Amino acid sequence: MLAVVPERPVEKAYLRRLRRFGPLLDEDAAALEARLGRIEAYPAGRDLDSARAAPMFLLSGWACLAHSLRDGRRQIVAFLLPGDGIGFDLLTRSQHAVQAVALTPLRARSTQPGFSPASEGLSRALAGAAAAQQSRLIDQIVRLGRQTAYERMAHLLLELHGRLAEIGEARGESFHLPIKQEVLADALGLSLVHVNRTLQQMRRDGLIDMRGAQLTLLNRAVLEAASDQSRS
Amino acid sequence: MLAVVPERPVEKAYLRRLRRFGPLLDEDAAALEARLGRIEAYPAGRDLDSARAAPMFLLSGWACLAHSLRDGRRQIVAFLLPGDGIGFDLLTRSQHAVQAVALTPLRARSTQPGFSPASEGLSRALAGAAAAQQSRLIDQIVRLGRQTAYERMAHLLLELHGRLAEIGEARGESFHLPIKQEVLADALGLSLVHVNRTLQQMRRDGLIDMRGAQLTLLNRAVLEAASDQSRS
DNA sequence: CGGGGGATTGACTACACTCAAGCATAGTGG
DNA sequence: CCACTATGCTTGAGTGTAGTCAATCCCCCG
Repeated sequence: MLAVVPERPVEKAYLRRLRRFGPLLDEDAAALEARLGRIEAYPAGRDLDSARAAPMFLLSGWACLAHSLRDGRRQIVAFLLPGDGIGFDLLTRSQHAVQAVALTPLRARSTQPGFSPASEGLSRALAGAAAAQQSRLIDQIVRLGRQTAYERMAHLLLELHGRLAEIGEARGESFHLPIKQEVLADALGLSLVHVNRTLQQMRRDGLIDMRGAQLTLLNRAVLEAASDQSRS
Repeated sequence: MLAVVPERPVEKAYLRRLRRFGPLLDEDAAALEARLGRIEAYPAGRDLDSARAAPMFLLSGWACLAHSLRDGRRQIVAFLLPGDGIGFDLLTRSQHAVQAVALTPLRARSTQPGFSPASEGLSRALAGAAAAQQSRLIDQIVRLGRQTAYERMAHLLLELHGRLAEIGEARGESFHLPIKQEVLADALGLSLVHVNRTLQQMRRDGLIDMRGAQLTLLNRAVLEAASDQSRS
């Protein structure tokens, strides 16, 4: 599970993300770096329970928070993308309610035991990230409660594109969507078959293009209109 | 909007609630009291935006956090019951995403300007309350995403009963449900008509009894089985 | 007694689910 | 190099849960 991969520039995504929520002095960043441990690799499907002991940052790959019902139905509560923290806030730490699972092979960097935010700036940034997470939870509730399959899909694709763009993982309107349609179904509260049909409809409508795992938003205006919820 | 109502014992519900999340010394409680302002009354339907300026505790009556779509569809994100705080945590503070609305006439007690948790104990208790709130958000996502109307209803009724019991507003398995079926519909992501039919089915199945706004859980075992999500 | 808000019912529709089969692509082993 | 698999995507057919529209009932209250 331990990998000795050198940290590439793109892997500072967590700094990039944190800076969106408040100024981080270079010394704050350095102090954070000093409190981070080694880089660990997880295979797709692996539980990230270890994040509960020591909070970690996702460096590459996708994960999710999911809740499973007894009969096997599964609901994905949130997606976790590179740069996101896991286990820093209440949501991602709450053991019982939800489990964190790797959706793709991923690498993460955990904090050293006994971590706590070193500086004012850092703790404000972490709080900001938690707030953003919360806001996405509300989006998720609205999607599931009051939107059609088509609207949910449009809304989620816009969210994912926006988040990936923030960390430099989008090229224009395109991004890599490394998850099965089954995962989209579990996130959107739909069946696999209906997700497939919804995506096809969006392609026919000229809203998106899919080549393999590469997804392109072809008509942002219409997507936003379809997703309804006024996104900032 | 200002009311000069004497504070009755039941209205210390917020202390009762906070104590569930961590020990509050008598002096902590006293310090909190000292930082609370006057009691305000709101009519049903009124926005609680004022809570955003100064956090407040709900003394009596029900409120909710709701998000409205452009075309009028509305999704209730969370219920706020007596004893709950509003505006203390990220969720209930986040202006844009969601608005807090009184569902019944209610009374609330706001903190004085510049409030911040005075003691270690109080701030731990407030954090605990925020965590509980988060956990309910996840429940809500699972309900909306992966449960049937019947299951959603069972699960929500159990949640409401549990929360009301905590603050002494349940009598055995009975509690007062002061909201229209339309509100239940907006919370459960269902239509008003379907909520009505679901409730009737539950009555026919002998799971609940409704006399006016008084609701009784007649068969907790079956309700819990139906709600599936293993509740603690 | 009339009005009004909320609850209830019926008839019809439709969005999304299930079951089941077929297709495409990438690996794997002979 | 080519069957053979496996996995994920696609499609069809039929079903069902939940939605919509519209009328009616019920009860409280003025």
